[in-house]
Amino acid sequence: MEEARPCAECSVRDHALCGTLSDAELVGLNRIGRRRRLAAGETLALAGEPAEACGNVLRGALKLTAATTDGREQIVGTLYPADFIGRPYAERVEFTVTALAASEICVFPRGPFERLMEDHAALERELLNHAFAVLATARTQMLTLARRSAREKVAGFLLDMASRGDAHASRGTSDGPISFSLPLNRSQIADLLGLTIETVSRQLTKLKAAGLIALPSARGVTIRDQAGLRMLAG
Amino acid sequence: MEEARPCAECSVRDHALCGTLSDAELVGLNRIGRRRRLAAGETLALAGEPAEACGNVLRGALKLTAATTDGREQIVGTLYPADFIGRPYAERVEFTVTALAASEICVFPRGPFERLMEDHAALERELLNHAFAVLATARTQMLTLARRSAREKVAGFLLDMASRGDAHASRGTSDGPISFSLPLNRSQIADLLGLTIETVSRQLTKLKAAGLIALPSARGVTIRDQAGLRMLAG
DNA sequence: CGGAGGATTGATTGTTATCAACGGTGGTGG
DNA sequence: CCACCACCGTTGATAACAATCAATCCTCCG
Repeated sequence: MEEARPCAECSVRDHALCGTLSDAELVGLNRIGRRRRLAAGETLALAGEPAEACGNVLRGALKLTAATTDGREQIVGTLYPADFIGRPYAERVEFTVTALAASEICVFPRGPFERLMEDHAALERELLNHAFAVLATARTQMLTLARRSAREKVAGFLLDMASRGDAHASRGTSDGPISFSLPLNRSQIADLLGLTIETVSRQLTKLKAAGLIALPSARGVTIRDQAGLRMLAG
Repeated sequence: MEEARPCAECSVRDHALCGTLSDAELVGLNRIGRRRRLAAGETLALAGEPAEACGNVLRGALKLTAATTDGREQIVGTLYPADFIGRPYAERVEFTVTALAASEICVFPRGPFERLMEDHAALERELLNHAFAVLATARTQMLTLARRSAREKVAGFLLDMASRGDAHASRGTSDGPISFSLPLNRSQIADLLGLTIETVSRQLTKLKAAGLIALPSARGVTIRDQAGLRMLAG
């Protein structure tokens, strides 16, 4: 087990839940938190297992998935740096957590974290707020999954990815081209949008043919016409 | 404004968030809470408006909806007795709230409720837990919306409705027939399941033809073969 | 008894899934 | 260093499912 470095040096210190705690209060977190690295594809927790920990994402990207008994799968949430993992006071893991890319997380054993939360109302408040924000995201995605066409889904997905911080706008004026690398492969995009691999691929090809995007490599995307894409996304 | 009756008499006293509070603590809630009746179809709050209140459902059923700019609509959440309405600390209403049936709610002005929550950690803990539970429900519904067929959706919906308390199992053994009245019309079922009215109607007709259910009236449903329905729901 | 809104049924279209084949690319081992 | 292999992505043909368009039907009201 890798020794936790002080939270003061933490890359997500100012964005994660712990950001509300004072340096003094962080001592408690420091004591119980441990860092852990995950390789792409590695599963952190399986739905239904006893829930032993929660934590924060430091680096990388993870997915939460739900599946039908006959194997159809759906990504029901994504986790990026500063996002919270797990559910305090829950005895069981609700959704399988898997790393989409090489990731690093800060893990807290559930019991100690719960006790810490009880002593620090601000932490609990932040978590409440975080939970409501994630709920709103999930509900917005429900609209997309149920009511938007494949074209709208893919166009909207690309815009979402573009607006993520790690997508560096190349000389980013408000409507200049934006380049970034997708943290998901086609299969994962399909799982996220409720489509098949083939449909995702076809939609991307159409957007490319229409000159709205370029696809320099499998994972690379350049948005050439942000406004046009926004039109298609609805 | 109708005067609040003591929480002690409240119909959801033992199930709602306030159930964790002692009688003494309830005095504070009593002071700020007011009851309000809503007619079926009446809208309590519109998405985007300033959020002035939160509350609890006492009686009836409500929906949370999201819509695309061109008018396609999706129910992203339902609220039944004891469910919490709104989001503390949020400045704006996130999703439009509308009564599905005649309903009664207990309304708390947001500010006073937030202050009350700060003084009662147990209340905040309950809300946190409630928020996570609702989030899990939303995510499970995402799987349904994105990956299940119309038949699976409708069969699953009927089973869900049957397992709601107000659905009185007629002499309910574990697999005897169950009768209940839907709180939703066909259009609302379609909005909930991400289908059209016609598709919902056709699936119900098929289930009836297969002898799995009976449809004694527009809103009435009898499940004749629970196990069979569960097979179709997957 | 008449009307209106909701529900059902039918015909057709359209979108996306499925089945299938091929192409490219990156990694590994010879 | 090159060749081969495996995986991922693309493209094509076809089929299936649900949406759409359209016409009643039913039921609950007034």
